[in-house]
Amino acid sequence: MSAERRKFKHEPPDRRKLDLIEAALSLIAEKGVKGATVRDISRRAEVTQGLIRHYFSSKEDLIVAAYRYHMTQMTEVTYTSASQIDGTATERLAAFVQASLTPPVVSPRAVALWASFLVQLQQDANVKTTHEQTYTEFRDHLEDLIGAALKEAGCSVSQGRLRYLATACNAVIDGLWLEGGALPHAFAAGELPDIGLQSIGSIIAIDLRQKVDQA
Amino acid sequence: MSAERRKFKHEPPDRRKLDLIEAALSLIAEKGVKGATVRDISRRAEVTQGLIRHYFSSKEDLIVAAYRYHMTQMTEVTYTSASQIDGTATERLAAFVQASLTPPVVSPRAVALWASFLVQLQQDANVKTTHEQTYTEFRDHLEDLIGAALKEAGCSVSQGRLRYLATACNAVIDGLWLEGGALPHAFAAGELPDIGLQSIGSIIAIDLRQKVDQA
DNA sequence: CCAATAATTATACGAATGTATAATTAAAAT
DNA sequence: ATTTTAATTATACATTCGTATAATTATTGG
Repeated sequence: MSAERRKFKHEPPDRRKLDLIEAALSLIAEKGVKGATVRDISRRAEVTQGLIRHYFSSKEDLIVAAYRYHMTQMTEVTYTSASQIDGTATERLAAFVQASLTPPVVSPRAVALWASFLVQLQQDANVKTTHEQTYTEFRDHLEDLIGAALKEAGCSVSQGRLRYLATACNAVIDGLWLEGGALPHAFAAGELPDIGLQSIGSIIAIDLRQKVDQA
Repeated sequence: MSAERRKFKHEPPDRRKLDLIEAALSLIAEKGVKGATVRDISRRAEVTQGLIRHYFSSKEDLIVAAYRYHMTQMTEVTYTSASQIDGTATERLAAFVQASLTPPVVSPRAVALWASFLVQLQQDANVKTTHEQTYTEFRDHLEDLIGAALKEAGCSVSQGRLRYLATACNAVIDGLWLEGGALPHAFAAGELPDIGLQSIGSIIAIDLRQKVDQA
C-alpha cells in the first residue's frame, strides 16, 4: 500500500509567509540561525519543506525577512508607547523607557533573537546596515525625548552634551534589557523599569519615576 | 604516485589543547558555534581534524572548554585591575569600571563570543550554570566595590538599596560594553569608560572621573 | 462540470558535518 | 639501536542540510 498523501489547505500568501516567518523566529530564538533548519521551520509551521522555497528564494531570504519583521515589531512597541502619551515631554520619555524595559521587548526570546542574528550579521552586509540603522534610530529617538524633557525642565545643554547623555541612557536601557532577558528570574516584576527610570533620572537629573502612571 | 603524508611535530598536550581552543574561539566569534566546524577549527590550528577528537571527546566538549577559557580570561582582566590598585575604595571601583569598558573586554570579538555562546547556552545546562555564576560573581564584586566606596564617602545605605545600585551600575557597564563591541566605530577612544564613570557616578552620587588616572 | 492556475506535497541529490577507526610517524624509553 | 608509546594523519561512514524538481491537489473562473 502507498502512504496516503497529506491533506492541505490553500492559505493567502501573506498568511503563509507570516506563519513561516513566525515559525522561523521561534526556532531561531531556541537554536540559533544555523540550528533552525528549513525542515524544523516547515514542521513548526505545519507545512512541508518545499513550501519554504515557494515563498522564499532561499533560507537566507527567509532569515532576512524574519529579522526585518522582528525588528519592526520591537521598535513599534516602544515608539508608539511614547507618541501616544499626550502629556509632558518628561512623561513621554518615561513611557519610552518603561516600554523598552517591559515585555515583549524585554524577554528571553528577544535577547536570544538578538544574539542569534548578531552572529549572522557579521557575514551578511545587508542585514548589518539594517542593524546599525535600527540602533541609530533608537538612540536618536531617545535623544529627542531627552532633549525635550531637559528643555521642559528649563535645563539647556549643548548638542554634544545631549548626545553624550543619550548614549549613556541608551546604555542603561540596553544593559537592563540584556540582563532582564538573559536572567529573567533575577528580577521582580516592575523592578527593571523602576531601576531604569531612576538611573536615567540620575544621569539627566530629572525625576522620572512619578511620571509613569499617567497612561 | 601517492600523495605524500603530511609532516608534523609533537607538541605538549596542553599547548595543543590551547591552540585548538584559541582556534575554536576565533572561529566561533566569526561564524558562531554551529558555523565553526571541526574542519575549520583544525585547519586554523594547522592540524588535521582527527586530532580534535584525540584531545576532546566531542565537539561540544571543545566548545565548553573554550567557553570556560574565555570567561576566565575576561573576568581575570577586570578583577585584577581593581585589586591591584593600592588606593582608596573609590579608586578601586573606578579601576574596575575602567577595565570593564576597555579592550580586550570591550571588543567586537568579546560581544560576538557572548552572543554565540548564549545561543548554545539555552540547550546546554552545563554551560548555563557557568554563565549564571559568572554574572552573579561579577555583580557581587561590583556590589562590594560600590559598598566600600559609599562607606568611604560616609554614605550609609541599606543592603537592598546597595543591591539595587549594583544592578543599575552593572546594567550601565553591560550596556556600554554591548554597544562598544557591537558598534566599535560609534565611539571615540576613551569615550566609553568616560561615559561609564560619569553615569555610574551619577547613580551612586560619587564622582569617579578624577579617580582614574592614579594607576 | 471542466479547464487552468498556483499552492502544496513528495522525492531526490550533492555537499557538508560530526564521529569513528585504522594507518603512520615522531619522540621517548630501554 | 630497538622497542614502545602516544601524537598525528588519513580515510571512511552515516546523517543532516539546503536546494532542486517533479507529482499532486485544492481553488478559481468559465
